[in-house]
Parts: sequence; C-alpha cells; structure tokens
Amino acid sequence: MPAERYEESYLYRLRHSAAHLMAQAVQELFPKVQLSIGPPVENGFYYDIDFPQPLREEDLARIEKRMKELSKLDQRIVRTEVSREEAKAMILDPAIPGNGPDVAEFKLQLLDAIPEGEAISFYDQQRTDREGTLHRFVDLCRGPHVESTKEIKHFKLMSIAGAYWRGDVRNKQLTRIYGTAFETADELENYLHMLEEAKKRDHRLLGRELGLFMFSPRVGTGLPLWLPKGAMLRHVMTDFLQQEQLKRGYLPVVTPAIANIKLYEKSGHIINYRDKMFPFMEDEERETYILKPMNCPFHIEIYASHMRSYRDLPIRYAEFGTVHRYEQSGEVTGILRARGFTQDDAHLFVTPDQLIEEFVGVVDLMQAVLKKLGLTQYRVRVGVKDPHSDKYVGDDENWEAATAAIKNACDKLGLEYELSEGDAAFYGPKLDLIIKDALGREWQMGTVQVDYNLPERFDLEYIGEDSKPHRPIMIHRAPFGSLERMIGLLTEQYAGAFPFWLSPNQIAILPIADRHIEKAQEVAECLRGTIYDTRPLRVSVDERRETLGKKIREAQLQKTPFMLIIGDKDLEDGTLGVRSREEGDLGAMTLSDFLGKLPHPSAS
RNA sequence: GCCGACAUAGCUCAGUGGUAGAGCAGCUGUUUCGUAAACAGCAGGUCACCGGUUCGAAUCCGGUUGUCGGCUCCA
Repeated sequence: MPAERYEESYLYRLRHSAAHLMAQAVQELFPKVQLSIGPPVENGFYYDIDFPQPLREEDLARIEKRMKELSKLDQRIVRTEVSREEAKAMILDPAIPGNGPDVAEFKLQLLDAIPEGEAISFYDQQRTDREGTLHRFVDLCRGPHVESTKEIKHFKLMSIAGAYWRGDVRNKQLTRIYGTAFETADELENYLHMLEEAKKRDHRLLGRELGLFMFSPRVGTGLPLWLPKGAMLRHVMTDFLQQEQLKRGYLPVVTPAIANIKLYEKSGHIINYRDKMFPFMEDEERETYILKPMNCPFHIEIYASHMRSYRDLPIRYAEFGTVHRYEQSGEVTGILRARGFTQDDAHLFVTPDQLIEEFVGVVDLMQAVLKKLGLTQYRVRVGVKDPHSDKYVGDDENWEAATAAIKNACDKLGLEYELSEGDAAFYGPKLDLIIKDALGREWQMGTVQVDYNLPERFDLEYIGEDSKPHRPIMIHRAPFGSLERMIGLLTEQYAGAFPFWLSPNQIAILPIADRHIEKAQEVAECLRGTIYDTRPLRVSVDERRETLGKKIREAQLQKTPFMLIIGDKDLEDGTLGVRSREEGDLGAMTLSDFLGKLPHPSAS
C-alpha cells in the first residue's frame, strides 16, 4: 500500500483545524485582529494575523488556554459553500463572528484570488449553549477540516514571527503564530523530545565543543574563525575535492579578495547584487574597490587574457575562492549562513556542442562527492527565471537555451528534479542540491549554473574550426556549495562523529603513565608516516597526567574514531589496547593488526 | 532589514531592589593509574554595553550591540 500523502491525512486536517481553533481563540482575546491565512505545515501549523498591538510571547499561554476551553466545547465544524457574492457579504457582515468590514482586508483579497469556477467555502465552528444561543466562528477557507473541535486535544503553540502578507517584503508584516498538533499526547511529547535532541546536533554547539570554529564579536557577525580541528576538516575536504577535480581536467587558479569596481560593473553585479555586497573602498587615487561576493569575473578575466581556440575548450578553472556577502543580520546562522565563506568554485568555458556533456560531467562529480561524504538525503531543484521579475541580465533567447540545456542534461542523467520559478541566479538558470539541517531547515548546497550572459557582457570569444570568432558558454559550479555550509551540515548529519577518513583527529594515543609516553610518541610518529586515503594519518598523543578513564572519556566526547592505549602490558607484549568510538574496547593487538582494522578508504 | 525572545565566570545554569553563587573546565600540589570524570587547594565576573529611576540596580525603565526562532533573501 502506498504511503498516504501528508496533505490527504487526518493529521493534516487536524492541524488545519488547530489553526482555526487558534484563530478563534485569538479573535476572542483580541477582537480587533484581522485574520489572513492559517495553513498546516510540515511539523504543525501557523496562522498569519494582523494585531493592532504587538503580540508578546507570554500571550501564547493565554491563547493556548482558551484553545483548550474551546476545544472541550465540542464545536461542530461545518462547511458551507457559497457564491462569490454571498462570500463577500459574509466576510463583510459584522454579525458573523470572525467577520465584518473592520477585519476583512485580507479575506477579501483571498476571495479575489480564488479562480472563477472554484468552490468558495466557509468553515463554521458552532455550538449551542445551555440557553440555546448559537455561538459561531466563521472563516473563509478551502478546508478540509476535522468534524469537531474536541478532536483537537494535543497541541502546543511554539513561537511568534513576523511574516509579510503574501511573502512580499513590500507588503504589511503580519504576526505569525506557529503551533503544532498531534493525534496523541505521546506523539506530541515525542516531537518535542525530538526537537531537544536535534538541538544537541546543532553545528554551532558541536563546532564549539569539538573545537572546529568560533565567532568573536570583535571580528564581526558571520565571520568565522577556524580552529585547528576545523581547519583540518577544511583541508581534508578541499584536498579530496581538488584530487577529484584534477582527475577530471580542472585547472587550479587563484584570484584576489578585492577588485576594482569596474570589473563588477561590467559583470552586472553592481546593479544586480549591490545590496548583498560589503561597502565599497576608495583609494587615494579615487579608484573604488569592492570585496568580492563571487569569483566568476576573475576567472573570466583569465579566460579573456588571450585568444582561445575551440581546441582549448573546455577550459575548467577551479578555485577555493573566499567571498564575502553582506547577509542581512537576521539571516546569519553559524557557518550555514556566514558573511565570509569559501566556495569550491569553478567556471567551465565550453562550446555549445560541449555544454550538455560538461553539465552531465559536473553533476556526475557532484554525485560522487555526495556519495563520499555520505549524504544521501537531498532534493534537486532547477531554478529558472521568474517571468514577472526584472532582476535578471541577458535576453530571453539565452535564458531559454540555458534552461533547455539543464533540463536536457537532467533527462540524460535520469535525474528527478522540481522546477522552481524565481530561483535562478541573476545571470542564468541553475540546478541546486538542497539538504536539510538537524532542525529540518533546508539549505542550498551544491549548484551548477548555465550562463550565456556573462560571456556576452565580457565579449568572450574563441576561434572555431571555421576560423571565425564564437561565443563560449560558461558553467558555474560548486559541488559543496561552500566549505562552511557543507561542514556545518556534515557536523549535524554525523552529530560530530565524522567518518574516519574525514575526522580531524583520527587516532588518539593514550599512554597510561609517564613511562609510556615515549612509546606513544613512537607509535604516533609511525602512524603519521602512514598514508591513508592519500593523506598522512592524523594522530594526537594525550600526555597529561590524568587517569586513563578521563583520557578515554574526553577522546570519546571529542568523537575520536580510534583510541590506542599504551601501558606496561603493551610495552612487554609489543601490542596496543585498541578502542573504537563506536564499538568500545577491541582488545590488545599489534600496530599492523590495528592498521588492518581501519575502514577501507573507498567505503566511507 | 523586519517580528518575537534571550544576554550572570571559558561552558551549563541558580540568583525578583540590600555585600555576586554552584557544577564542569582552568591553575597549583599530591596521585603514575588498563577502557566514559583521582584527591586537595587556588584563582576566575564593569552581571553584554550606554543612559535613566532609586538612599541603593544583575534585578525596574529606555537605547545600543550580540545571539536565538521565524519572515524576506541565499552558498
């Protein structure tokens, strides 16, 4: 039996009804509010409401209390279908609880947005009290809902947020109340417990505990400082990807952090990207410089430095390029969204004939990278132009060609993807890999972008077989997306227990007493001289005068994959006490036996 | 940037108008130890910052900064 779709489930209706119950409670407690929309979402529901005064978080308890009371009243939830005219009259009728001309602003707009021919329905939460008076709460809504408010028992209001009407910053900001609801008390309990557990996997917490990176207010918001273990992680990841790229014919380049603004005027960034750039710099000769938000114009300059032949193409310039973007203060999130970050960037300059093959090659590389990193849960989004926006450069023909190329390549790969209007880069459409963090938030990771426009803006050429100049096409791509985001995500994915090949410290050697230190150092040296997965093994020696138990505990909390214990017995027998992070004590064995126990590099 | 919340020692937190506390981490000494925390002592804070109310502010009020959840945006 196929799994029931969430949108068709009872839980979905229950949450939708919980949103309505909340709206009813809010309306009673704050009579002047205007309701807008209140849908179920992945883990609960929300309702966007316009409050005359600001709502404080402590008000949630009152609302929740009233919801409990309303729920117990066993109000029947009744659907009525009406004509457009009747609907308008109802929304404007102050005699109907929840409606009236003072609170109709958003509901009228919603009514207008309902396409001709589609059913228009209201849901009415009604009850008759002991005196026989009918109480109602009536809300324009597509539904469906549960049958009675008494079914809504296990819920919790979670948080308050501002949310723009219809998701547009130019519109009024409404107050969004998030809540969740479940069929049973246990499920609600489990969900809240799960949230607590997820917080322990937060990369910001683990980043500090594991000594990967830090932030300092003296340095600035969103500007991470990489500590030795985090820097080691970066090194391993870049080294791994660099090798993959060299195998595939990429050429390394290195470019500066700043450039004359003229370069970025030509690329279109100044017009299209300025609000995300750090403030400009001016030198004594009145030249203006910018801190680069992207690497592409530099790579383009390298391409354009001399005449290219079709025989030279494809050219693949790769750089771990550190860029800075002035992200809005409210958006910065640890290293998942920083203001300074390093892209595993490359720009491919290709002929039209090579486009699909090169695109496929990039996606193949991305899939290989994800496999090695152990990331299997991701979705593929093809971001195309929003036809109603003017934030793009280039003519429609180029956009269509680029979009067609991406779709074509996906079909060739048998890759499933979703189309998303408005998610293109300003210079071209793109394919993105999207992965969830510990708290279920989605992040754009790897990206491949097809670009006809920057080659045109920079008048790039190559001489074809016909000895005439032709325009190359560019592919922008970053399999990780950025080192920061990828490391943040991997940290959460593995709860800090990185696979052996990636772990910043792979082996902790723990001498039991001072007299075992010499041997420990000897073993460390030997291991550091051993190449594993193309790199020397990463080994630490804990020389502190602490008990073995404590050294083990700390190595374990640091999620070190292996511990090697050296005591008197080992000196006598020429062995090591081996302990694994996952399996605990593995007993005494020789160094070469231990090396045989290491996971095979290709099986990560 | 906007809406809401939070900010006390390196970390986790207690402290509701009257002399700043605990555990862990740190330092010193003792202990030389076999698979998740040895023992003792010591030190550590402009209670984020600035201003106000008050005889007196960590505590009440205003502002700023930083952080967290969300919106918009994004690798």
